[in-house]
Amino acid sequence: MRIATWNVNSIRAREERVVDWLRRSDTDVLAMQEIKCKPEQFPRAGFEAAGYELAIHGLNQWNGVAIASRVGIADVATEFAGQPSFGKADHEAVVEARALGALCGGIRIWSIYVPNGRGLADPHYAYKLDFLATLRAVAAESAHEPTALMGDFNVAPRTEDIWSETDSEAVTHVTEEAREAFRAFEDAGYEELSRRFIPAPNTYTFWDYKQLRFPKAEGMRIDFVYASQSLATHATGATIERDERKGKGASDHVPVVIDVDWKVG
DNA sequence: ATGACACAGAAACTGTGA
Repeated sequence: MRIATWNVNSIRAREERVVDWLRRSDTDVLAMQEIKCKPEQFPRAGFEAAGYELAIHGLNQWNGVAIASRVGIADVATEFAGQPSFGKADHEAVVEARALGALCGGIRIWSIYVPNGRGLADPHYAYKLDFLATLRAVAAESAHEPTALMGDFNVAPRTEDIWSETDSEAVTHVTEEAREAFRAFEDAGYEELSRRFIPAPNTYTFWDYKQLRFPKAEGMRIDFVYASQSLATHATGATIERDERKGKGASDHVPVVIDVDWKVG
């Protein structure tokens, strides 16, 4: 089975590129983040014509997650247990559309969009750390099942995962506590699979639209696939689909793909 | 070996992203 994650930065702006890539890449399950729309606004037709079923969770123009699967999609959950809420005022706090779980071909798939953090003194940063810690705790409880937590973690775990650790726009992605919150999924029984197969430096998954960051190779590696051990033992390979960042109309992120020797069940 | 911010919604700008 081939599973993948992609922060698409608006599915309405990216439908053609995403569906075209799905067809070319022979992907069975795609976890998407930042769809930036409500379910009724999601461009379903292209996906369905390509043979995919959809699960969609979006509340407004921000965030939003979805899963496209051609190996079945069941037991859909639109948040994880204890998922933190966020709002400028306490009475405005809502559980945002940042997590979507489903059972696809016998694997528990989670499409995850971790909060950015914005700045170290911003409440959004505490929200980010809380989100990661709570997700880790929930993940620990399902570590005995074949589970994949795939998405935009908004953490550059190592020095070589970011072009400049002093980039002011990525300060919340490189702190010790953000990196520890990311690493802690290992303690919960998970392995980040893209690293096993693609350990090299300069293997980014995101490049800002601004200032020629892509052609200058100034990016970040922030999109990952954490697999429980019962799934991780079946992994056979991974790719970062760098070519999808090229040309007009690209998302600022590219797909991360994992191959698993797994019988659809 | 690539290309000089993009997106959504409200309103001709603001919020958000990283």
